[in-house]
Amino acid sequence: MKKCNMKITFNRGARMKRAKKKIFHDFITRKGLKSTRQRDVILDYFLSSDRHMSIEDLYLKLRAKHPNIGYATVYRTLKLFAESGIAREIQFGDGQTRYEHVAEGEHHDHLVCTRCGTIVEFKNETIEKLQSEVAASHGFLIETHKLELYGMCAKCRK
Amino acid sequence: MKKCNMKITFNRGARMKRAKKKIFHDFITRKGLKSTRQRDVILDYFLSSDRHMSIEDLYLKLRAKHPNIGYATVYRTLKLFAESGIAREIQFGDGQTRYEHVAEGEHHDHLVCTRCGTIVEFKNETIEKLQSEVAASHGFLIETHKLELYGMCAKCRK
DNA sequence: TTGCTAATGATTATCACTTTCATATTAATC
DNA sequence: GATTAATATGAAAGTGATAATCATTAGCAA
Ligand SMILES: [Mn+2]
Ligand SMILES: [Mn+2]
Ligand SMILES: [Zn+2]
Ligand SMILES: [Zn+2]
Repeated sequence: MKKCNMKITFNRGARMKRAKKKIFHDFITRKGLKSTRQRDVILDYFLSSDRHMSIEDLYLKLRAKHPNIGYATVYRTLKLFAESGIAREIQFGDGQTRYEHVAEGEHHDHLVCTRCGTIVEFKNETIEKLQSEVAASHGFLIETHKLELYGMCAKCRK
Repeated sequence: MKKCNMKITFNRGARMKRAKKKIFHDFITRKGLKSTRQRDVILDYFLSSDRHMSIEDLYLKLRAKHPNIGYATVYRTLKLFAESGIAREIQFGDGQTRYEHVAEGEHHDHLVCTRCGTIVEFKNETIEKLQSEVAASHGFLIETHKLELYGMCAKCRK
C-alpha cells in the first residue's frame, strides 16, 4: 500500500517534471534564449527540491555536485523560471526570496510556522471570493494577492 | 459642513496624538529608557505623517527642519514605536519598510495599487473568521497575518 | 554637581541581491 | 565542420536598505 502510493507520487512527480521542463524549454525558444547546461542542471535541482526553497539553499545544494555553477547564474535562472510560469517568487518576511513550484492556473496561500519554519499550503475559495468583493467595493481590480497566516504549527504547540 | 468635519477630524487627530504620545512615553519609562529631544521630534513627525510611510520619506521630511537628526536614530526610533504598540512595520514588496499607525487592538488589511502606489485599508470580519478556521483545521495557532490585494485602483483604471 | 547609563550620529559593516565585463557557449548559416 | 553573431556565464565589483560600532553627548537619579 505504501509502495503503491509512493509509485503513484513518483509517477505524478515525473510527469510533472517533464511537463515543466517542456514549458521552460518552449519559453526559452519563444524568447530567443539559449538552452544551456547550467539552466538544465538548475531546473533539474529546482524541480526535485522543497516546494519553498531559498536561492541560497538551492545554490548550496547545487554546489555540492556542480561547483562550477555561479551564484549569479542561479539568481538569473530562477527569475527565468518565474517568468516562464513554472515558479513563483515568494517572501515570508525573513529577508530571503524563495521560489515555489506552481502548476498552471493554480493558486494557494500559506500557513507559516514562526518557530520551525514549516510551511503549509491551503486553498479557500470563499476567502478568494470575499477578496474580490472587497476589491470591487473599492473599485480595485485585483492582479495578485498575498495571504499568509503566521503562527505556531501543530507540532510546535505541543 | 466641510468645516465641521474637518474640525472633528482635527480634534480626533489631536486626541489620538496625545494618546499615542502617552503610550510611548509610558513604554519608555517602563523599559527604563530615556526621553530625548530626537524621540519627541520623530514621534511628532510620525504622528502627523501619511499612514504608510517609508523610513526614507520620514527621514527626508524630518531633515528639512532638523538636519542634525541622524539616519540611524530614525531607524532605531521607529523600531521602538513598533515595540511600544503605536506603529506597525509593513512590507509591500517594494524593498522599503514602512511604518503605519495602529490603534489599540485594531487590525486592517490593504489594497495596494501597483500603478500609483495608493494604499487603501479595509476590514473584513468574515475573511478573518475564515482564516481562523483554516488555521484551526491545520492545528495552527495564528499569531499574525498578512493580507494584501495588489492591482489597479479605481483612478488608475480609467 | 556628580556619576552612571543610555542615546546619538558619523562611519563602517552586512546581507541579499544586481550589474559589469571579459570570456565562453550556443545555434543558425555557410 | 567552420564561421559568426548573439546570448550566457561567472568572478568580481556595485547597490541599497538596514544594522552594528564606537567615541562622544545627554538624561536623570541621588
Ligand atoms: Mn506554496
Ligand atoms: Mn494600513
Ligand atoms: Zn512549527
Ligand atoms: Zn492607482
